Amino acid sequence: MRWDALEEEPCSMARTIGVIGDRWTLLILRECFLRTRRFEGFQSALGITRHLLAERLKKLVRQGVLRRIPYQESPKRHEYILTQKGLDLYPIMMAIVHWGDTHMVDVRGRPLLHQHRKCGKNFDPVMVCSECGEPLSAKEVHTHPGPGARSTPPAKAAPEKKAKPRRKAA
Amino acid sequence: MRWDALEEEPCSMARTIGVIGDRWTLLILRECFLRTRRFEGFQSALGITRHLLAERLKKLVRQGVLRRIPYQESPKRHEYILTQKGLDLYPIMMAIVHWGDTHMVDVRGRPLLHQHRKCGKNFDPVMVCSECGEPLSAKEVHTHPGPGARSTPPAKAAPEKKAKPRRKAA
DNA sequence: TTTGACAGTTCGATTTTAGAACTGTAAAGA
DNA sequence: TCTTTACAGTTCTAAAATCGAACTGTCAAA
Repeated sequence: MRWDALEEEPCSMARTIGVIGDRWTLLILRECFLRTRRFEGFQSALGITRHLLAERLKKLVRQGVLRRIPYQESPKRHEYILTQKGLDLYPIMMAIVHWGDTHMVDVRGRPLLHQHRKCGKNFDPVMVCSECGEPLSAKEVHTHPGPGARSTPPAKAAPEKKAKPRRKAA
Repeated sequence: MRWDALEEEPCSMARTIGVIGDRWTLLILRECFLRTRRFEGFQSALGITRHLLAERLKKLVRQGVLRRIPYQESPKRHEYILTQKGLDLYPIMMAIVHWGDTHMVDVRGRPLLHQHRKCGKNFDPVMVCSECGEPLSAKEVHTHPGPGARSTPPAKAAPEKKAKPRRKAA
């Protein structure tokens, strides 16, 4: 599987991974949400090599996640700003942060707190069902092929024969 | 920045990225949530090289995201099952899928639909504030250092001087 | 005895990434 | 005027990760 093939896959997860599914890209996006906009800003915040940074920024622009906007003529300089498509990545970012807050913090506690302007409180993000508003967990969700599924049904669920123990079981 | 250093960073996002922030790992986890459990299952579903698959599975087990459970003696065979820590990745997966559903589908529509068992409807995941229940967006959230922040305040927000246009502006 | 399923491991070739230096424009300071 | 600094990249070589394919080993079934 070549990586540009990811975006052709009939799977929204694979396609998204094709856009943001590498470590530097995710960290660059973190910086974007923390209001970093310029090449040097990203570079010094992340310690990424300039070569890779240039490449990743280009890709994010090509993909419509960032927009490259001039903020100065001669010498031409540009800022990288999140588009709406980019801003829509926020739930992914928050979900990642929240998992880290839950499972990866040390004794000192959370590095960053999030305050909701509307209600004024520090909060955790909760994922709920758009239809009934109840919190979601994997076990309560059933997936089935949609209109964009490929003929061979559920994308690529494993064939996995139903544990017919042809050998002496454990 | 070496990759094992990511998990030491005072940033829940960086730490999480250190665990799941590469393409194959994310795809392996997708398969886990689609109920794939065995080496061959992952390999044939993803087309990942066996070498990398073995390595990634080992890492996920080491990190407590998967548990390696014997399902047969002689020859010893194991299945890879999501732990609670792994199941807790569900909101991340759903957020990724949802972004793809919103921004990466072709004319044919979504490859996969999600049905909530509780209410019976196909749904989208919505991220809300744990305190007031309102949907969240980046602009409504203010971040500030928590107890686990490092001394030099907000992790690594860019120094970025306030657009003092020392040159003729655009 | 041979074949096939399964879960890996090994190894050479190819791709990516890291690290550092270099390019070019222009303002600011000596 | 000359030098330094800021900024946004590009170029180059070495090191690391990944690919692709073959190989290992156990056991059941044909």
